[in-house]
This record gives sequence, C-alpha cells and structure tokens, in this order.
Amino acid sequence: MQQGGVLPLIFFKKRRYLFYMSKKKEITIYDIAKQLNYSPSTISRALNNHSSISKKTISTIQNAAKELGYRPNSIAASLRNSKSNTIGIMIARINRPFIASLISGVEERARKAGYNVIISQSNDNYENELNNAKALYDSRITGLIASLAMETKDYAHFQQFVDQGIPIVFVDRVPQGFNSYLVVIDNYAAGYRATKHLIEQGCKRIAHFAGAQHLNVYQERRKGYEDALRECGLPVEEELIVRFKTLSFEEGKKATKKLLKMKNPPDGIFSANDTAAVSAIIYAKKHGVRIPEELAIIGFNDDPIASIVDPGLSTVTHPATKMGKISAQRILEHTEKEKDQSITEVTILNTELIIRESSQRSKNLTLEAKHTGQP
Amino acid sequence: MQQGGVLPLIFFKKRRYLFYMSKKKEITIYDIAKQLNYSPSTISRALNNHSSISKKTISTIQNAAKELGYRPNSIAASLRNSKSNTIGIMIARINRPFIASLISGVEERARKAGYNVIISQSNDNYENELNNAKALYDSRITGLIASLAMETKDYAHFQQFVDQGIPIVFVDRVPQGFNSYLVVIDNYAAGYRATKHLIEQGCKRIAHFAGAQHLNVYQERRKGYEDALRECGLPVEEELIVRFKTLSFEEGKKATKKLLKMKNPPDGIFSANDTAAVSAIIYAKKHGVRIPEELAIIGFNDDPIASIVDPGLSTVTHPATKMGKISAQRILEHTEKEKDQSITEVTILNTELIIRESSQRSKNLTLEAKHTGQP
DNA sequence: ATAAATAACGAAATCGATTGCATAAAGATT
DNA sequence: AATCTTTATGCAATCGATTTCGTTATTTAT
Repeated sequence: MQQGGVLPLIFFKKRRYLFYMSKKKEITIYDIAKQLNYSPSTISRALNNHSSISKKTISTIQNAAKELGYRPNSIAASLRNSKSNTIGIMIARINRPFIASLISGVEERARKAGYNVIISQSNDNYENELNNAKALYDSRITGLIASLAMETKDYAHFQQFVDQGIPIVFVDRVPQGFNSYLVVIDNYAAGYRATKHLIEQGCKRIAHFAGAQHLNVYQERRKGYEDALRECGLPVEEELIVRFKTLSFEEGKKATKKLLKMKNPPDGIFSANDTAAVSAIIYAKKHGVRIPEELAIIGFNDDPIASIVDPGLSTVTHPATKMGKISAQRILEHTEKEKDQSITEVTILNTELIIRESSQRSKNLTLEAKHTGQP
Repeated sequence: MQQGGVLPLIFFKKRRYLFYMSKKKEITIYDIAKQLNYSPSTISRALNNHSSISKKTISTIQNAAKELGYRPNSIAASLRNSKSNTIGIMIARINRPFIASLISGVEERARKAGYNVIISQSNDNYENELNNAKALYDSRITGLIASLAMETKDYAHFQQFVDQGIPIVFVDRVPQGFNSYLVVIDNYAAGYRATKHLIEQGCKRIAHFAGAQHLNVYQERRKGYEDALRECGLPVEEELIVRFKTLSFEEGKKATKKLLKMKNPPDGIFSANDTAAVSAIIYAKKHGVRIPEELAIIGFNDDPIASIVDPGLSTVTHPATKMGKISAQRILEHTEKEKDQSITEVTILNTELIIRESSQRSKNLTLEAKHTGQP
C-alpha cells in the first residue's frame, strides 16, 4: 500500500588499496602476550583485573592492549563460558507502541550491563514462535524475555530453556502454570477500575471489547469488567461483550456499528485496547453519537493515538518501558546469583487511569490538560 | 509519569530434582560421533549436507542427531568462522513508529536467512552511539544497519567496521562521504511534492517545520520545500522556516503559536514530521483557525496519529518496513558475494503523498477514505 | 635460619564446530 | 595388472579467551 518502486543507483568512488590487501588483522591476547613476553593466561587475567596479577603488570598490559587496539572477542569468551551475554526477546510484533517501549526498556537496562539484546517477532504466529525459540536457544542466550503470540496455547517450546537453566521472564502475555519469572500489570484491577469509572460517570449499559480469552491479559480485563458491573448491581449481558480476534481498527468499527444498531444500545464501552476504542470514537462521532454524553469510552494502553483522537481517549497506562527494564533486571539478577528457575516470581506493576474527554461526563478538564506529553 | 509502585509477589512451587543435579547435558557433534562410530568431521559435514558424505551416512547421522536432541552451538561455529550470523542495528530510539517498523523489516528478512538481529539505541546521543558501535563490533556482527543519532556529526566510529570488511548500511539518516550502502527515500522530492501540493491547494505563504539541518533527511526536505516555492514564484522567507531541535509535540505547539501570532501569518505548513504537524493541527483548531481553509497542513512519515487526528493529517509515507527488509538484504548479499565496501551503493525508495483533510481544500474526500488501514 | 605461606605468573586443556590435508577403499582406464 | 580417479571418511589444527593446576620467587612466621 505505501511506497512504490525501487531506484537503485550506484556511485563508484576511489577504491582504497587496503581493502584489497586484507582485512586489518585482529589483535588477540596472544599478540599482546608475544609483544610483552607474558603468557596469554596473564594477559587474560590482567584484562579482567584478576587479583592474582600485580597492579603494575595489569597497568602495563592494559596500556599495551589499548595501544595495540585490542578488542576482546566476545564470541570466544562466550564459547568458553558457554553463555553469550545476550538477552533474547520474543514478542509478537515490534511495531506496536507498547512492545516497542518494552523492548526499549530491555535494551537500555541490558546494555548498561554489557549485554546484547536479540529480538525476534512471531507476528502472533505459533509456528514462528517455535522457530524463534529454537534460534534463540541455539544462540545460547543468557536469558529469555517473552510475550506470547496470540496463537500460542502450548508452552513446550519454552522447556528447553528451563532444562538448560536459562531464565525466562514472561511479560504481559504470560502462560499459566509454567515456572518462570512474570512481569505483568494487574489487568483485573485495571479492568475493574476502568469499568467502575464508567459507572461513576453514570453509565448503565457498558459494553466490553474483549480480546482473545485464552490470553491472560484479556481474560483478566474482562473479569475485572464483569465484577465491577456485578458489584454495582448492574447485569452482565453477553450481548454487550464483543469478542474480538485482534482488537484491530476494522474490528472495532464493525463492533461499534453493531452495538449502536441495537434497540437498546450501550452508553459506555470499555475496550481492551486503544486501537479498537479509537475506532469506536471515530465511528460513533461520524454517526452523530455524542461522546461522552451518549457514549462514554475508555481504552487500554495509552498509545499515542489516545491523546490525539478527538475527544481524547480515556485509557489505562501500561508502564511499558519500566516492564522492560524490570524484565532485564530479573535476568541479570538470576544470572548473577545463579538461581534456579523452579520458582515462579511474579512482579506486578501498577497501572493508572488516564481520564480524558471520552469518558469525562461531569466536570470538564481544562483544554490545557487535554493533550499532555509528546506522542 | 505513568506507572506506580512495584508489588513483588513470590509463589513457591514444587522443586524439581533435576535442577539441583545439573543442567541437562548438551549434545555435541562429538557425542554423535561416539554414538555412531564416526569422526566429528564426518558428523559436522553430514549435518551441513556436505557433498563428500554419502547420502546414506548423511541420513543416518541426521536421524541420530534428531534422536539425541542435538542442537548446534552457533557460538562455536561463529568462533571458527569468525563471524556470528548476526546483524546489528543502531538507531536513535526504538519506540518511534518509523523505526519500529524499520526494525521489524530487518528482523523479518534476517531471520528468514537464519540471522539474528541485535538492537542498540543511542537516544540520539553521540556518546551512546559510540559505545554501541564498540559493543556491536566486539560482538563480531556480520553487518551493521545504522540510522544516525541526532547529535552525530563525526563518523570515525564506523571505520572499524569497514576495516574488518563488515558491511554497513545506513538508513534514512545517513552520513555524507562515507563509503557504504545507503537505503533512503528521496527526501528532496518528497519535500518538493508536499510543498507543491500545498501550493496547488492555494497556499501563498507556506511555513516549514525544519528538523536539524546537519541531518540529510531534514536538509533535503527543506531544500525541496524551498525549490518548490521558488519554482512557483513564491518567496522563500526565513521567518517562515522554523528550525526545530527535535520536532517534538511541544516544539510544534510553540512554533505554531509564534506563526499564528505574526501580523502576516502563514496559510500553510509543511512539517518535517507528523508529530509536530499534529501538534500544529491541535493548536490551531483550539485557537479557532480553520483547517485546511485558513491553514493547510502536511506532515511527514504517516505515523498512526496522522490518520487519527481530526482533521486527518496529509503526509508523506515512509516505506519503513520495506527499507528494513532491503537493508537486511544488502547485508546478506554483500556477505554472500564477499564484496568489498569501497563502493557506495544507494537505494532510493519512492514515497507517496497521502492527502487527508488537513490540506484538501478543493474537493472533499469521502469520509470513508478518511480513516484507512489500522493504526 | 628454616619451614610455611603468599604472590605472581605459565603450561596446557577446554569450549564445539569447521576444514585442509591425508588416507583408504572402490571403481575406472588402458 | 598396474595406474589413475573418485568417493568417503579420519586426523589434527584452528578460532580466542578462560581456568585449573602447577611452578617459581618472595615474604612471613617461628
């Protein structure tokens, strides 16, 4: 749909003789050893500031290393140590705001500790997830950070990591009954609060855009929604719970259309993501339904579009970057302490309701508060 | 701003004895060799379908390998081959729609070829970029795909890759005068067309939100803008060219405010990105300026927010995913053919204007066309 | 002053896969 | 039958860093 053809141009520039001779020789600890008349063992130890090497020798060697342009070969070290200072990430899609921020957090924390980050995306396809698991395993990653593909219902492909003592951190979309680290938000509480908020705004018939129910995140959001209704004495009506496959823009439009056509249409929608919620706003607006007066809407994730759509979409913030950082942290700690993975440790992060105009019926927010932050 | 505290819970589950004994032993080619009474050489060759091994032996060995649960140790192979089947990515920030899609494209293409992808982000900081370059270099990546940090004006840290024959593909934000592969769009043409479009819509005083001018992308967009004006007999006025530092939402707001306050305010804006353009739409709307009638606006990138803001933002599409795929492809080809890098090969991708309501003065688009695709 | 302890460093094995060279056996050639 | 190929496989070195186990000096303790 976007982009067009490809116009390949070629510019020739002067060729440098160097390139045709050979690649510049890599300096190894053996080269340093020869140069300084030390053994490679000593060089290695000196470069790692080992205590058994005298300070003088250490500085001599480190200086020489710098002088010679020595660069450690981390692959060799990885082989010897049989681990690679690399954290693997398995997610469904990189180009989703939440995931991109998550990855960003992982990368930031990991790199600070001298780790590399390998990414792999499944496009929500189980088969891909399986292959990616193999590839990451074969790369001898130090730890795995994973958020399940939509299709994934079986977790056998994660066992290989456990068998090798490689820690796994599941984030957001997590499996059930699999020993690992979990980093999640309290989806139940968030769903509950979002729904409660709509009720407080006077909604009596609240619909729910529900995601695939075999995924913890969507199931829990729905449960929170239902319990909030029950607790406030409102009926849970099946016809108001729309089961989405992917919570896409298109699906959201269709769902909204169907809901608005009902003889007794809802006066509020809690959507399990922002994309569908925004499509509801746009569709409703287009068809003359006033938001939030006739239809109050709240989403989930606080994607950039939430603050841009008009009226601004109320939503639940997802501390994506922080989740990434914590996930990386779990791996690092685990590795440091050489813990085993026969325990499940759960980290639950707080979410926050962001109330914008799409659900605010009582008092009006100032216009200034409307578009905060930079999308 | 988002998220709150952390609630760490711990669930203990039954411990499995296995974990306390030892990690499951990894199967190597030596194990297979012993099992089948072949030499490791033969095992290695058989697993790689080497022609000098008989078909019978190959199938025997491959079956045994599967049976025993053999998993190749790619680190060992990397060491021996002194390259790692890994493509490194250096970008400013992962959580930008364009970049995330770019990475997605790289990952997809690379993984298909059995390559891993390591990411590193500089946060637009030169120092970080430098360190990331070192880290990636030390990881012995097969090739590098890089988009420059905002601060970067010196390219010496890329020379180490060249010296080792490691191909570099610069994408989008590319350096000048550095032998490498380039994958870019025609920013000049895009800027020209975007501006021309505004002129065709009747704009006489068109402002430009310009990005940092030492970066090719922003410089070229500006030049396209200026040449379009000149060609149509319109004056290029310095006071209408706003020099942004980061093209952020906040900056956009400030710039719009300033422009609208002028005694002779502009009737059109060509923004070098969507974020700033969207902020202009929102600010202008808020202050009663009619879009596009009084102020026509066009952005750049086609971020999701562009199709969500109301009125929809006209913009220039950036074939991000495709650029990523092509970049990966360049690395793969280079590696396959063992080319040298004393040539600069430029791939220029087409962009397309997407006309939405923010710039469409003459005929109205149908509402249906307004929100296409899923953001 | 002599045994004991410590400091500083080296030799060599190791991690696992790859590959140039050698070799043995079988087949082809004259 | 002797020579030459071809086919199929093994030997051993190699990639570069790490680490165990020694081996020397040198210092401390008795």
